[in-house]
Amino acid sequence: MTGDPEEATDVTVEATAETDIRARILDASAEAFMRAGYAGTTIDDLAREVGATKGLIYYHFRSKFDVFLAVYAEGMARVRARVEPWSRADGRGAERLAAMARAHLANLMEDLAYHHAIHQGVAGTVSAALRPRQRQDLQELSSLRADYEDMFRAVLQEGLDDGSVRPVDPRLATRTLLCSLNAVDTWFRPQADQPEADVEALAAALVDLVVGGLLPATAPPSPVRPG
Amino acid sequence: MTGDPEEATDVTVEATAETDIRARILDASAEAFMRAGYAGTTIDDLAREVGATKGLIYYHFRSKFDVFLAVYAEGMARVRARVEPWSRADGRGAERLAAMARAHLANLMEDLAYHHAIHQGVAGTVSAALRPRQRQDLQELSSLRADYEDMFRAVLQEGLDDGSVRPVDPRLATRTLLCSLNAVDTWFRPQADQPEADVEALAAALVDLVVGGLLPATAPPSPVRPG
DNA sequence: GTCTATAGTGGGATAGAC
DNA sequence: GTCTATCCCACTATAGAC
Repeated sequence: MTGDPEEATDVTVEATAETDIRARILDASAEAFMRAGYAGTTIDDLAREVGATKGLIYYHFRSKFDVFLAVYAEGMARVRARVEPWSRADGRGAERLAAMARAHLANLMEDLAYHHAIHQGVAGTVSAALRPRQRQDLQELSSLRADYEDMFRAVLQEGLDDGSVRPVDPRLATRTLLCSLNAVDTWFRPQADQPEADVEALAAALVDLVVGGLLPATAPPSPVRPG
Repeated sequence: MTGDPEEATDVTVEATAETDIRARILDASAEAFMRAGYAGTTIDDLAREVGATKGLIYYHFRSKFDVFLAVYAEGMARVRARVEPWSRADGRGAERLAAMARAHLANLMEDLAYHHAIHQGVAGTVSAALRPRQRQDLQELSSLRADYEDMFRAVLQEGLDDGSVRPVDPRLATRTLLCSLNAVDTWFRPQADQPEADVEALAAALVDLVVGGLLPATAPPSPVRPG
């Protein structure tokens, strides 16, 4: 289970100038938010990163917070698109879970800035003083996030059912699994001279660690202790 | 291994009015930072939480950032004091690691607000525009944090040596372990009517999950269990 | 020690030129 | 569509009364 479980139908999306500039703003914003955090980033920072001025940002987005929401949504859409096919692949629960974790990590390392933004959003650091509409938008995104987690939990549950996952609490295990994967964005920073193989090895090791910890173990609890 | 590995010598600290008010400010600040984040919290918020005004805060601390640093330092000191004794207890590596994880979680749930603040500090969300001196202070605290992680890694390494931990990369495993534990502060909120036993059960389940995943597995993928 | 008043400024948001 | 100019508020930090 290493290739792609399904070919993406190559729909040629009409890349209008509008979608193009929006995309560039989102990329730049994600990058800026990662560097200085949401609160520590000014609209001027975003504009400078795009190579434009404030006015441009406000032409395309109503507020700084709306930019954040769009970054969040885009990041979630990307990771989901990459992971979801694996949840419907062949194989036992644990194997599919490992494949999903690999895909999640691959996307995380690729779209590191977007994940960092999502992380902040979930942490709630952002929600200082929000208008009702914005609060509701954030709520909707949170439910996207919850759906994403549900997808993992469902597969983990299948692993419990088919015996490929040792008996654990599915909610807690899923949460912990995702947190372990996501924590990578706090310490992983791509190095210019780092060979692709190293990054893949890191991802493989982490998947092995976290999913491997869920495999059934018959080892005795070993209360030997010569205390 | 459930009791306390060593009695704390009951040094009677002279609680001057000074240390008292400082402590109250720190508690209130940690609480406020958890609610709205560092950037989203104003000095007025802190003051209101203490039941005083801005002037008081600035009498005891040079700046808002200094308050944050003090919260960070206090939180680290508390969790370290609670966990460190277990690292020197009797038993094999895996058992001590589990005891440390339990102690860490117990403190986390107790001093939730402090942990939340530390979490933000590590994430770097705070370091928007710092003066050189403040940047250095934050650096020092980061090294406290690194030392704390080293303590866990050393015990995990002993577990590798004595065979109580399955072969994993110690750096990666330690990081992941701590991240899994710390992630609790993103979703755990104490409920007023929640019995103490529930919280303990939660902690036990999590420790079992994350440390259990590090135990040696001699099992074949064990496809037992009736579908 | 704690409070009130206020100085100073950074930055989100808008209006209007081009 | 993109930029310039500017408004204005919130918030840090300080000065000085009590």
